[in-house]
Amino acid sequence: MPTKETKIAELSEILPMFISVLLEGSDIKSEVKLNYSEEKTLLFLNKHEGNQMTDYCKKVGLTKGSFTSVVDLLVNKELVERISMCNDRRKYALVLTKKGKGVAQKIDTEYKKHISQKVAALNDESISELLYALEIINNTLDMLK
Amino acid sequence: MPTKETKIAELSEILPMFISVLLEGSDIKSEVKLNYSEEKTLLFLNKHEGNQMTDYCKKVGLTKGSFTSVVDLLVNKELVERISMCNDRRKYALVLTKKGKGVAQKIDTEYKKHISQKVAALNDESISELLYALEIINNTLDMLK
DNA sequence: GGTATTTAGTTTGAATTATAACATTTTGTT
DNA sequence: AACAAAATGTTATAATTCAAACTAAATACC
Repeated sequence: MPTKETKIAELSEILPMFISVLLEGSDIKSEVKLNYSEEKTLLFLNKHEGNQMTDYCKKVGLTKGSFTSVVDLLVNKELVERISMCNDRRKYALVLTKKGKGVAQKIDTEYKKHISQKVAALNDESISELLYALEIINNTLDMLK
Repeated sequence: MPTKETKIAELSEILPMFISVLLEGSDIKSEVKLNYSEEKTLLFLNKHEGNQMTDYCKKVGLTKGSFTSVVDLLVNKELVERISMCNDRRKYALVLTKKGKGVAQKIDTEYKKHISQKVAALNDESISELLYALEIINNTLDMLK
């Protein structure tokens, strides 16, 4: 008889597959070519800019070394700027350029449209349940970190 | 007023972070050094072996080209074997070697122990809710794919 | 039966990411 | 103040993954 914890372990193995099923077929085309990490970074920046690199790095799910490369790419494409932050000269805040804001908003719109289309395959009750499930996971995340 | 679909889109963005919080600090040490994809492949094989490569490939969440490399690594470490399958000479079934079974079971045990320790930070009610949420997502996945 | 189309898996080269060492700055301790 | 320890971000190198072209085999269609 498996414990709840064991069941959680087994079920959480399928989360990556759930993510890829949600995302598959998504073909967001913007004026500049972006990879998945660049898109995610812009999505998070679009929600709230001005945080330090480490924050976005965790959200995007990359190590800090890798995230430096992603930010370099975005800076070279003139979508993002590193600006110095508060009094701490080690820290950089990330902000969107004007061009970056436009691209970020477009990605945000397209991303939501894509997910909506995916989710449209479900009936109303399943959609409500899925939303509820994601809210629980979101709350759990806050408790765990 | 955002729709349910829009909220689902926003909340699903944090799933990768949830996964990395769940996994962080996990240091599964076995007799052979394995990367994350190799471990996941062994976990799935430990649950059910003998399927064709494409099946595991989807579960692990890699493109088929990348998955070929992962299987090569596991075969070189003598943990997995490709055996020909049914009458279709294009298909290969993956099975664990004796050594592979041992390693897979050890990883499975350690993985579940790790998740249990993580989840132990939550109270009983939150654990039940998390389990419920993951069951919903699992069911949703079946409906979506 | 023959030809096109699809499917399963591999290969190759490029893109992405991780790991570990590093420089710089801040914080803590005495 | 001085020195150790921790935090922020970068660099360099290696490992991992992707994308697209490819081989071989099965299926569909005429």
